[in-house]
Amino acid sequence: MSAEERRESVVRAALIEFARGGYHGTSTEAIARRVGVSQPYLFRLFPGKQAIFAAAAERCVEETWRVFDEASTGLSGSAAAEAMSDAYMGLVEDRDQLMMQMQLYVSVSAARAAGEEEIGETARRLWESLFDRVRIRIGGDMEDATRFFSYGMLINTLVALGYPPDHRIWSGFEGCGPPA
Amino acid sequence: MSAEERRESVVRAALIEFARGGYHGTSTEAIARRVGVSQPYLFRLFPGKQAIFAAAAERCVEETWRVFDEASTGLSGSAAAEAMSDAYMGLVEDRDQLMMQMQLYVSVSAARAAGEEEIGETARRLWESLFDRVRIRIGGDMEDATRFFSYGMLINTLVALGYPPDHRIWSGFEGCGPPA
DNA sequence: GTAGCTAGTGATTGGCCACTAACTTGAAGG
DNA sequence: CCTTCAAGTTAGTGGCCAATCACTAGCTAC
Repeated sequence: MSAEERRESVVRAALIEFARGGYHGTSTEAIARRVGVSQPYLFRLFPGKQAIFAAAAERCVEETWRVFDEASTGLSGSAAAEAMSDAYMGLVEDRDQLMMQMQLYVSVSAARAAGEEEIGETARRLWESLFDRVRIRIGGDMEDATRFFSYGMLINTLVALGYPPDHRIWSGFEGCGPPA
Repeated sequence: MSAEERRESVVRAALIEFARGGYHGTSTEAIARRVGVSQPYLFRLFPGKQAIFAAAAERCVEETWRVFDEASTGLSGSAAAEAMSDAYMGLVEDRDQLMMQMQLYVSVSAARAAGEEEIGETARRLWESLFDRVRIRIGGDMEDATRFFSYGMLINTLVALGYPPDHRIWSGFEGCGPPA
């Protein structure tokens, strides 16, 4: 397998492992095991653990946009918003995708506490690019986009907390696309 | 200083450190240093690191409710919602409070991945108790409460990402109590 | 066939970290 | 004065983990 293909599989494995364990809670050993490769080899494919995390984070955001884009091609305004809402609810089944988002957000604050502002800039760039693409798609209004993302963040939280889809806590979403 | 008073100061210090570094990114050494006490002594006050984290998480949620309660005593319905919204926006200045919430959410998923379901149950109990108290205060409607919390979770996210209060990304909140 | 390159491994290391054990200090009480 | 107990410390241990180093197997080109 070529190095480039290996890197690709590392990113996929890292997304899952980081999503579940967080940055500090995930060992490079665990990622390597999931890829099916020795742990030192990761450091030949990437300069360090942080670079693997960054690649997984970027992949995660790209993937989220891909889901939105696919669900709403040809649509716009509130129809696009509704389609993307439904698509996001579908992601609830794929916990890893949503949890990786959360891990990205909290890792920014950890990095800032450690004096590294760089990860924060990357994360904000990723966030704004996703935010603006969604905003344009649903009509360009800032308040609409804010409402859209706010429901998304609550969904992330409830998934993180491990609520099953039929729990009463989800019942308040009725007005904006219920879970599944 | 009595053991009980020490425990109290440990909880306060732990809330700050865990908020910034996350569970695995925070050493007991760092907490002890902030308290001004030797690291092994923490283990005489608490059975282990997890117990310290749990205490800090519980404190964080209690404190959040205290802020809501104080801001909305005597009010109800949308007036209470508005007052609590404004109060929550005030917490943006106090990043640690909001970040500790986020750390609690993601640590549930990390614990679940490690096979420990207990933290998750604690976290859901804390979440529901806060959710329901707020819901009652603003009139009891499930959809209203969901909307309220969804905006809160987006605020948490933007704070985690490190956006300053005057950034354009906040401008979509105009309709529901702007930042500061 | 051999020189060189690419994919990959095994062994190791230095540092950190949660947690333990044993000791010290100081104040209250009889 | 001596005991007791609670608060707190110093020293140490075992385990994990990111990163490095030296090495090997197989392929291609000349």
